[in-house]
Amino acid sequence: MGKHDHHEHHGDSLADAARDNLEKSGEKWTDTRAAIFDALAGFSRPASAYDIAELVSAARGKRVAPNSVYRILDLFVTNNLAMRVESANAYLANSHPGCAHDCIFLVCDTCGEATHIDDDPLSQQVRTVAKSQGFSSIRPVIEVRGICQKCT
Amino acid sequence: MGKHDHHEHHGDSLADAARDNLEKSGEKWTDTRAAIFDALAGFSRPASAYDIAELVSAARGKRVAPNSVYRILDLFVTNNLAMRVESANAYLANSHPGCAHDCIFLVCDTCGEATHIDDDPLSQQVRTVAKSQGFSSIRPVIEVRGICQKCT
DNA sequence: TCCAGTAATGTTATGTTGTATCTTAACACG
DNA sequence: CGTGTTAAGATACAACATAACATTACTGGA
Repeated sequence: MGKHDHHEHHGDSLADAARDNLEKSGEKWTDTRAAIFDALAGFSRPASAYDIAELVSAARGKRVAPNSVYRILDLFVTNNLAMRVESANAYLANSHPGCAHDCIFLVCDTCGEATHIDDDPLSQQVRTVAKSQGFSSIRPVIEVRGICQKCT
Repeated sequence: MGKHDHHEHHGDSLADAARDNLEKSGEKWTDTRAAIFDALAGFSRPASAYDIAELVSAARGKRVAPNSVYRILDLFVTNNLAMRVESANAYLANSHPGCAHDCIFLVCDTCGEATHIDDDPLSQQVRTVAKSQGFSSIRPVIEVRGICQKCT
């Protein structure tokens, strides 16, 4: 868990929060988007666009193409409903949508589970270092690969 | 630049240093490995296995398959001759081989150039956070995507 | 020297991830 | 209605990655 408290959503509550958030940005909460968000939130580990496409296709009995999934995942990432785990080429639902942090992902190389924590002072340092090199539009990517406690 | 000084190798000097290092680990410095290292070191930005395969194939008039390149890049990464930039699916030569740091990569989304800096206190913090979550065999991935000074 | 064993590289095949482009569907609004 | 706009589907392809197996080349001993 992070160093501060959020109301951690789950299940319908999470989907509702996501919906509110997306609509607040002037975007629509369509059926496909809802289905993709549900699928994403249902995974306990980072899910690839193909994982999601497969699941949603099965659940709806109607094929959803991976590229449609990408489009929607991008939208989610842009609006803080989801985060992309770069070192896994995969996505996670944001359990407190609309609250934008620079997340730190801990990804287990054994079981694939990922936990995410917020450490604003730490990510601020990363931003500061980048800024000192003349960078702008900064997006920190802070991840840790390793073996989680369970798998040790 | 990092917060400490290394002898920064370049050109033949770099290749020599890489060679020494690899041989010190009991690995061989073969022609193919040398060619791949040269190609990698010749790029000013993170190069994909396919980029390198293409370049080496052309330079030697003899095809080198991407998967062979992957094999050798993995070897390089394992032995600190190269680093993988996760957010770019690409590799960079290590300009001070054998000196293992947790690198921080700054990657420009516009020109694709990447600079790498060392900030051991910062990466130590990341390791500490991961350890506090029960992680072991920790490999931090600290990268920053953004726009570099030149491209602003 | 010759042979056997092993390490390195090559070949082929396939799977996964990511984009680009174009078409179609749904829907709101005058 | 017809038109404009946005979302979604279809198709194609480019890029990234791995697996299985064949071949070559080096190495150490008989």
